[in-house]
Amino acid sequence: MSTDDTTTATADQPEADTPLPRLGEIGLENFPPYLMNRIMGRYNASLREEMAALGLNTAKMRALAVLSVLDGLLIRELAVYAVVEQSTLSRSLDKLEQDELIIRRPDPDDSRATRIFMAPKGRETQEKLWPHIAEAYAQMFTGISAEEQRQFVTTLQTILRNVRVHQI
Amino acid sequence: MSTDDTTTATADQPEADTPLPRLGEIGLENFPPYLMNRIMGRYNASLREEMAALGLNTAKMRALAVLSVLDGLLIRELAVYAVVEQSTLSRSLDKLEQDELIIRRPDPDDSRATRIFMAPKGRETQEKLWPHIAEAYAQMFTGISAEEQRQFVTTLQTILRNVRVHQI
DNA sequence: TATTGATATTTGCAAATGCATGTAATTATG
DNA sequence: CATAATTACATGCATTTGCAAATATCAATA
Repeated sequence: MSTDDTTTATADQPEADTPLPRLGEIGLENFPPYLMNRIMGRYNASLREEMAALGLNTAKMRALAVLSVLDGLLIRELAVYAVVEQSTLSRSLDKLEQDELIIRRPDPDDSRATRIFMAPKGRETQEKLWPHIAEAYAQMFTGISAEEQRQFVTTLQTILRNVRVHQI
Repeated sequence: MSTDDTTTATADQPEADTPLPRLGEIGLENFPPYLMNRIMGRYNASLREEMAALGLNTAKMRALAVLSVLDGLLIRELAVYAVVEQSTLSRSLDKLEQDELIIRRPDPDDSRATRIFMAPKGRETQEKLWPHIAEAYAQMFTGISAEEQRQFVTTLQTILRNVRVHQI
């Protein structure tokens, strides 16, 4: 729910004088969620082959990418950062553990919890994949100035704060 | 592959004097693909309940949303716009057709092809869902000026052109 | 025009997913 | 301190997904 009902009509009670514009009026190409879905679809597709070559899928790749930055996270934290359902992540971690890419280690302070650590092979795998991720990223921003990129990231950060439900 | 190798190092041959920065150096919170994945994960999650109430999932919702703008698309075109695998879409359309939300109609000029049209119940369903989509969209941009939104959409459009492999 | 290759869509099947639930441990409350 | 509620993670099970292959049609070419 928006907390600022003075600027936008609510879903329950649209303003009578300014009816909710339809998607056709906005246009798909001007609708940010559509654009972001299309972009991320292509981004993920462009990495699929490289992931497959390393025995990874999107969930496993994201887990490794996050762990390369934040090692030793709880599984529930990793699920938030990697944007993967916890049950799905649990099974992805099974496979990553079998392949010795990560290590599950019981949390010393909470014996319900498990912390996930990158294993050497996981770090190697992430390092093999990273150039392809960086390439896909560079491809996205071809011809976009550093200043425009900075502003774009700033807006993304604001949006994430707006939609976030987890503290992390 | 980027076609502009003068501005970015390639994956195969990184420049010796400027090694590829790692994700940890960039920081997750400054990495646009990460931010976009997190944002779209939340956006989709926020709509899941409303979709379920209407018997929809993400694929079916996206198909209806696109059709509300572009009726009569070929299935392969709809798959691109909706960012859904064609085989997945084919089965989603089976269900939407069973529920009489859409109509499959053979293309008059190409008897391999099928065009998808919104049925009255599909339009109703889309109209019931749209306020929730608009609400999720408004939530995203709370506190972001119209000018910043415009610039953001412009950048998204450029990125989509950069990553797009389909002509549509 | 017969044949080869491309295109549009569907479908078989194995793997992945997500919801609901189970187990174990922690925290909160009377 | 006993008990209820919550939290962390794993798992059962039905559904969904995606790759590859099948089917049907169209387009190009010898």
